[in-house]
Amino acid sequence: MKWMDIAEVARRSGVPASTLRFYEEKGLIGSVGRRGLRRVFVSGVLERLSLIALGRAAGFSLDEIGAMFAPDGRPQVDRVQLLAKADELDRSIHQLAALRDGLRHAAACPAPSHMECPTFQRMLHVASADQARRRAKSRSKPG
Amino acid sequence: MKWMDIAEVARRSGVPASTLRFYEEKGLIGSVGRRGLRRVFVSGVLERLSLIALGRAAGFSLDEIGAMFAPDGRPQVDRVQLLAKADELDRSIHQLAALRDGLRHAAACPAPSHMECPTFQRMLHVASADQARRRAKSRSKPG
DNA sequence: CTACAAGTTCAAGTGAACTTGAGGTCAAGC
DNA sequence: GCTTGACCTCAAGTTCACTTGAACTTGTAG
Repeated sequence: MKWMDIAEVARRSGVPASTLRFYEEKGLIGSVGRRGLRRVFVSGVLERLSLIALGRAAGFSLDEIGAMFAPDGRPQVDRVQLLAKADELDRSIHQLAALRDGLRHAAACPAPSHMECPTFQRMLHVASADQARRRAKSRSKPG
Repeated sequence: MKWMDIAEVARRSGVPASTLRFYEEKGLIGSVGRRGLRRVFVSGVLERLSLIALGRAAGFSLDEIGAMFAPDGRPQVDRVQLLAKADELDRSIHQLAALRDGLRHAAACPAPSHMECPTFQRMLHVASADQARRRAKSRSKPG
């Protein structure tokens, strides 16, 4: 096992020390103890941080991420939930691909209005449908 | 042209009226005038909202989105910037695809530790690299 | 004409995700 | 043994993207 202080974790992960403390407080990462006052981390925390980064990039909240790998360490949600997240992600990916294509189209297309282009219209349709879905979800979830 | 009041825009777009006013204040959408005090929107605003939704889903801030389609209406940034955004998006898509695969893998794999799986490790690597890139960018940008 | 639902403004509040600042502790180097 | 600097805690501050509340106006129905 390799021991690291917070500065080394920060350096190797690219995550500021303040954020590391914040994540620890939230229970997202853990130190294996203290050396005096100072937190001692093991290399596993780097993977954990990568996982967190991944989840964040995917649009999950820290709480959601925390729920994914429960207190004992490894990914915890049941298969059904995991697959549901994957499907959700899949939809996001399609959208983002649509946006990417839309941007490339916008860059390439000399037409005065992108709104006339079927590709562009389709892209918009996908996005708003998804937005509606997300809003509906976030409203029903808290209750 | 079809005229809509704020409630209809809200209903058809799924975006709350409060958010529509907020977006208008930010200059992201515009009403074509007033009927008494009341804002009057045209159907084009729905497309605009879709575009905003799309940008948000892609992880752009409202300011960035605003910058994409300047005051005059249509997407405005120069081709280079547009293509840069598309490339950025492309990287996000790859990451998300990695996460999606990772989640599916986690759901399917009965191993006690996902960390041992090369697929999973690779996914993590991609995510943290991207995170580092994003952090570096957001620090250099404001200055 | 009155009531009222649906709109309006403007200021303040909210929640998420951090960051910053003040003041304190401790191991190491001079 | 004292200074230095990296670390600590805890509270408060910041940014983003909205939402909420209070007080006000207006078009329409009775």
